[in-house]
Amino acid sequence: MLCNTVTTASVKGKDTRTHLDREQVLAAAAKLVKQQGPQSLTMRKLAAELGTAVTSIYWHVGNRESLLEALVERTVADLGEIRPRGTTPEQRVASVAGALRRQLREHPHLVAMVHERGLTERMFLPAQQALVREVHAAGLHGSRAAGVVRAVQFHVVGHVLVERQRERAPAQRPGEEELWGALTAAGDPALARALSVPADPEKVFDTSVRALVSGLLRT
Amino acid sequence: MLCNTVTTASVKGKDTRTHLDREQVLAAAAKLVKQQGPQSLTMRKLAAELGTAVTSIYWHVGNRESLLEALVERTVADLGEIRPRGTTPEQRVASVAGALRRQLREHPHLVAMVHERGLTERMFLPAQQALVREVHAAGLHGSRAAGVVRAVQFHVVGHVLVERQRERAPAQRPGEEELWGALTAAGDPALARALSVPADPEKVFDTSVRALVSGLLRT
DNA sequence: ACCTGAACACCGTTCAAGT
DNA sequence: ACCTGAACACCGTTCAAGT
Repeated sequence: MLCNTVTTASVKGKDTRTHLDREQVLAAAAKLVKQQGPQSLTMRKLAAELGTAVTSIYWHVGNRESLLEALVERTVADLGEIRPRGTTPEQRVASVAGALRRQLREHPHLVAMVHERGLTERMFLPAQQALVREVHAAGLHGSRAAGVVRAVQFHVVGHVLVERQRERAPAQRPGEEELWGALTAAGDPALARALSVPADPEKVFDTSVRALVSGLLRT
Repeated sequence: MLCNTVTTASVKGKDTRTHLDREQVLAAAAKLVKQQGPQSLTMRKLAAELGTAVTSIYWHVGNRESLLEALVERTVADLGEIRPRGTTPEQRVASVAGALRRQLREHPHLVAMVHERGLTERMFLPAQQALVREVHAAGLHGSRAAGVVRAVQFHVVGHVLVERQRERAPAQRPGEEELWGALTAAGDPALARALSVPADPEKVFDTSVRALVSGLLRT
């Protein structure tokens, strides 16, 4: 399958016309995927970017799918640690949620790619372990603690997926303004005003995580 | 763009070789998309299914994108109402969340398709209105009420997205069992056991919605 | 008004042939 | 060991030509 020959050409030469390198292929692919998502990665575009024939790429990475797989595995391995902050258990659990969200947002397409390739559990293990420590500190154990860990994980991942969709989505029609005219607001103009402006994901995340965690940790 | 000529050929004839119909195209496309998702819909497969030339489809629906758009708009328009159940505000809000989840789960690819085409606000309006009523009944108003509505909506949509990913994902490697051996469990074997078995999305949804709503509605 | 096949510009992938 | 172009089976889409 994969020849893992790491040659000595560590300098990613453009001028120095050295041999094509598995490393170079991965780097160029990572650049394309990080910006535009995996479906924007075509072997032909990648070859053009690298200045080689399309088929050379196949020699180094096998095929498109194993290229993406290598990319995903490397990214997951390079994810930083998660350090809880704050004093109360609520604060510390919420800070783990926030850190996880930030991690995922740095790699907008990673969650889906990881899932499709079956690496989800490995990816979330560090966050889960951090959560377990804090939930233990809050006095919860056993299956109840497990339930809390999973609820937080689902919530964060779900929120990030929604956020990402919002960012990629075009302008909504009809916009929220038209939909939430005074008519639909049931005599609450302040609410109508609030709902007629696009949601601020940051705020939604804060309020929902705070509410979720306090609801979960209450005995 | 779109000729909305609804002919009299309402019988979806296979034996009766009547003219091809915009309606037939939409129906066949809906079938393919509902099962396998939009990326499985190719014009050539669709033509084969309908027994016509590929290019005939273009006459009726313009192109692939407007076909998908028509599909999405129809599905959104056909979504049922949302009726809250229960007595306490917490129960009623949670029941709206549950109903919304059920709606979305019936159309596994709808959320993403709706988003890509800018119909999100319209799609969620009924659920939002139901939520507003219940949140009002719980004594919350103005921007705080709006925050609650949005937190619930984000949470449900996010959960459904995560659920859908889990279903489509292959077997995870390494599995949860290996990861959550006694080693990583920090002296809590019951928790390790709970986390080493795949998550039950139904349960996660229940506990997280309950916690979220109670956290949100507390004054 | 509706259908058709040929043609074009894209894909991923294989393979025999080069050095 | 590494690179190459030709070829294959797929895409969506356009268009001139049919009835």
